[in-house]
Amino acid sequence: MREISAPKKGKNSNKRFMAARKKYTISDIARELNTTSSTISRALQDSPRISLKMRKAAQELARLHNYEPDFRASSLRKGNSKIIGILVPKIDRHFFATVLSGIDEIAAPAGYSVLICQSFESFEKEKQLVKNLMHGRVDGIISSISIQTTDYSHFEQVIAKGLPLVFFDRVCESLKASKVMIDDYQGACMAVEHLIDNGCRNIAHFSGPQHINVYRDRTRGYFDTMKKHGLEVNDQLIIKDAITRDAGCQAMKKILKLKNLPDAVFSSGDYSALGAILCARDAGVIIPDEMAFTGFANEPWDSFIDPPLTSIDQHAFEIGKQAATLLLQQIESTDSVFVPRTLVLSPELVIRTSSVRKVLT
Amino acid sequence: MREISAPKKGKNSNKRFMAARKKYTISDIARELNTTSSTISRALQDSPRISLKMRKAAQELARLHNYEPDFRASSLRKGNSKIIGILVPKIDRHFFATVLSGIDEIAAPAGYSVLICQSFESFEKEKQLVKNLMHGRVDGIISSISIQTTDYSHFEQVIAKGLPLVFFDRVCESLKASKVMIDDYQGACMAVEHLIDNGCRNIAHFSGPQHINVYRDRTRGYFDTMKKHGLEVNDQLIIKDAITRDAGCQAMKKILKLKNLPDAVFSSGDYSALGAILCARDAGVIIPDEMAFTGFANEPWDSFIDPPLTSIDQHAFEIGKQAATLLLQQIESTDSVFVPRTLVLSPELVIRTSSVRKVLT
DNA sequence: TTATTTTATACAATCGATTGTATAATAATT
DNA sequence: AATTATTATACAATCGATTGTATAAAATAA
Repeated sequence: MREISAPKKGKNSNKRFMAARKKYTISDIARELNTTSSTISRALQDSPRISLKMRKAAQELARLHNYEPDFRASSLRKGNSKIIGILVPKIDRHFFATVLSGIDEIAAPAGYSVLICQSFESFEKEKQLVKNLMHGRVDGIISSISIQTTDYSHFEQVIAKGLPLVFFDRVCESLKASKVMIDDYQGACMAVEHLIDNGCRNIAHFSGPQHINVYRDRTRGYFDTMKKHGLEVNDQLIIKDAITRDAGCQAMKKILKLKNLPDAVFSSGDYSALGAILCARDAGVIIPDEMAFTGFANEPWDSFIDPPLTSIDQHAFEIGKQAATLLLQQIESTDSVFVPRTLVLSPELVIRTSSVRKVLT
Repeated sequence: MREISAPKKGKNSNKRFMAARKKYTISDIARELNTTSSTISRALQDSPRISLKMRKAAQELARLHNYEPDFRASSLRKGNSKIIGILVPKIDRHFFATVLSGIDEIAAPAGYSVLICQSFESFEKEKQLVKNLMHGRVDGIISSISIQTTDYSHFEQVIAKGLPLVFFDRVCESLKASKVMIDDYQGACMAVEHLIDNGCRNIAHFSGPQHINVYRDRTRGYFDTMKKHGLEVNDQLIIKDAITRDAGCQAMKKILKLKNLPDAVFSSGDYSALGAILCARDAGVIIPDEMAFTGFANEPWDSFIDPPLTSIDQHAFEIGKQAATLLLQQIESTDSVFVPRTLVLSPELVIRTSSVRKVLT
């Protein structure tokens, strides 16, 4: 790393004088117009209680000085912040980033900004962040819980304080909060069904931590679909906690040592599917004919890896939009009671080469 | 999409009573202890001006009631918000998401939260968001400008207000603000140099809008390196505004119609490189032997596409850390003058199959 | 015991905008 | 002209925490 020293055009030309500048406030406008701040406040809101002349004058002056009301002051008085807090495990995962875009799509036009916090999958950090979001900082919270989280008391406090809360994807099922998710069970069924349609019978399954609803549901979908088709499940082919690329690779290595190789892998994540594919390919396995693969998440790179990976799309953008909509409804509702809602979106099977076989019937 | 109706356990069991609950404030504690809010405020800050007995009592009561100071009130009084505003084109791009993680890495432990805004590459939206961030909402801004932005008056206002501002990646060179970027020129030189090392002589170049510093610098690096090696540049092989996958594909289609095909493509983005690769591969071009490719950005999928794509890593995480560090320094500085700094990180060439040829010398 | 210092707390102003109520100045009504 | 209604603005309280100054009480010194 290097530092560019700014070119010296003249004396102090690159220095900037810091804001000794005092804030220009509503009372400054009032002073200039020989009136009081209350009048100006109303004038700027175009209140009919103020004469047209005064309104024009105040607005003109405000424009001239580039005046905007101070957020802290007005939100203290009005009791809201026009900020939504978002708490997710990690922002650089495509799924979460996309959900966020969906949230923004609804929140921004409604005049809400978005405060984003990352738990980095840490329970402690999540707890601390929730606490931090609580006291007047945000008008509501949208969250997907960290993978470590099994105790939900911090979220219970949010609810107890009456702060609107919406969960998405990784939700806490026992809490009385709105939730938006996709039907992970159905997604898993679709994937496995598809593999079976393509002639696979001995299907391996990679999943994630079973205390997280999404992984549990996907695994359940796998078992149920296998059962439905009368297919036997080989315990050695069920690998839990394989959701990273590396874990997928390790899992495949283990599997390749078995005498009875599976003819397909249904993975609860695209990264582990990828790891497994690369590992299998290296070992000379022909994909999809000897072994078919389906992932879960429909990562953007699924379509251009070799072979392109069949996956389940989670409609992340839509999840974000729905979550934001529910939250804003709750924030802006004047009802004294609130009935939490649970929305379940249908996932979509995106079929690509990794799973399409010439069926040998 | 469907909605799950909550199971009815009993009367109103799924309803939640909204916060009629009044806020528990510092004065409530004061009342309970027969003292005033100023005493409690000091007690909670462990001020030596308050007796130990009172401090203990106040802290105990605060803990009991789960009291935390109201953010709006304390930030109004203290004149800060402990929030950093981030303004980026789009959060679901891996580069930006990673920079953000880097920022968070520095900001969070320093007690700052992060307010994220997306301009969606729109100048109007960017202007509006900057305005929105200005009046007491944040203590400083970190931004990468939108692709449409050529007028910087909104940022000038930020500087004029004395609000700390740091640019990264896509910076505005003329403004007196700190900047953090990678050496795009050097990155381009490295990529082209590498292609030449691999025997390429007739190198095409895809780039982006030339009013953006990063694309301009990459293109300059390309031209200079070609010149340095005495290689001729064919105007038909220079495609500006090709930074999406689709544009890359279109550009490649055009190129494939030429009589004199290039033996390499240096693209200023990985997505356009990908589009070009897929298109070329479809047309039967052998990569890298007939045509080598290098991209720019080192997207996470670079390593697992076919063939793996050589690219330039931008050290996004480090950029974020540096930008946050500069910003926090500026926020917390008590100096009356501020000298903007410009940090330039070295990019890194990540060599993969797409560009490594058996050199035919 | 009185004067002086120390200690602990109360009082009051402040941050900047908002909003209910009061009042002065007009205008309309009888 | 006197009374009422209307209009425009001023006054003051408020949101909740922070912080400088004043004051009462206790402790020390004279």
